Amino acid sequence: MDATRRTARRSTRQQRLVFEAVSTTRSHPTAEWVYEAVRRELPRVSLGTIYRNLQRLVEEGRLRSFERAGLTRYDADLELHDHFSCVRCGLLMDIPRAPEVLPAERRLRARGFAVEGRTLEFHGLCRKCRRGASSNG
Amino acid sequence: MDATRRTARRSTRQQRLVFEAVSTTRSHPTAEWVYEAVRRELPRVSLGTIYRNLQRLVEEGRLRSFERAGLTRYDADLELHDHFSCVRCGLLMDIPRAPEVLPAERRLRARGFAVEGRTLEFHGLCRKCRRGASSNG
DNA sequence: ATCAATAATAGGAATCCTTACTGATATGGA
DNA sequence: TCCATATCAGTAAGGATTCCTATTATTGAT
Repeated sequence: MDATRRTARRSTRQQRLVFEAVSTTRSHPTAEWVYEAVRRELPRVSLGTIYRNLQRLVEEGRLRSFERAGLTRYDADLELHDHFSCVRCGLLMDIPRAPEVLPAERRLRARGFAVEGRTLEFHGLCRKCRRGASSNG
Repeated sequence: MDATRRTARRSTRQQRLVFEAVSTTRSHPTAEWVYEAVRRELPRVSLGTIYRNLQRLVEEGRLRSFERAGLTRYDADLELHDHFSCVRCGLLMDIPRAPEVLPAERRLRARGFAVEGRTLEFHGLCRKCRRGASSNG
């Protein structure tokens, strides 16, 4: 349509929509969720394309992925952060990461391991569920 | 066969062998691994039985489970510990957990969350892979 | 704009892990 | 022994993800 763009390097509409879907939510979406989102713009998109592009975006470092309850979830927030998950309602919340070095990491380094990163997730009851917890058991 | 045991509470040979398989290794085994191990003693055991008993043992609190690379892994070490995983060779190592309270946990509590536990995993290069890393890229 | 080369796509089949189902078997108590 | 109940082996079914192939889109050069 627009022949003036000479430098466009192999970025398809599908790829752009996949990235946009993940990066405009904070819900740590699954592939299925992304599929539904992209489908609203591009009804003929296939699930395989969603998976392939999610994979590629992770490899390129533009997304991160992690597993949870048997599903792979994706996250466009590359700022380092930890998680809190509520065991009752399933809320999965980001926690900004302070620049502290954990004692366990110091110990690993002292033993000769090259620590490159970490994943840290707390679980328990969120504020809302905590209020209902004492009365409902 | 042996009517003298009156108090045996519904513990089958299969269940015992499943627990034994997990509790005598440090390898965080998968269901498949446990299946192979139990099969050496009980060749006719079925994979469904392995899954069912692993699930039950987790519910009873005798085992823990977690996901990794699309597989569920089991662990009989109920002592709290964190993990280190080597991104090169796949080593998954336990790290004993010191009784420190992490700053992030303190912050969560201060905000009204009831923190019940955590999972913490570091990743990087183990000692062995680190030595090979500089020369092999 | 047209052409050839290359890469990505849609659609669906295949795969892998896990769970669910079913008839058979073992266990514990009366 | 006889009954009630739970677990089992075997297998079918399920769900998430990957793989395959013909088709379509994109790129660079003419």
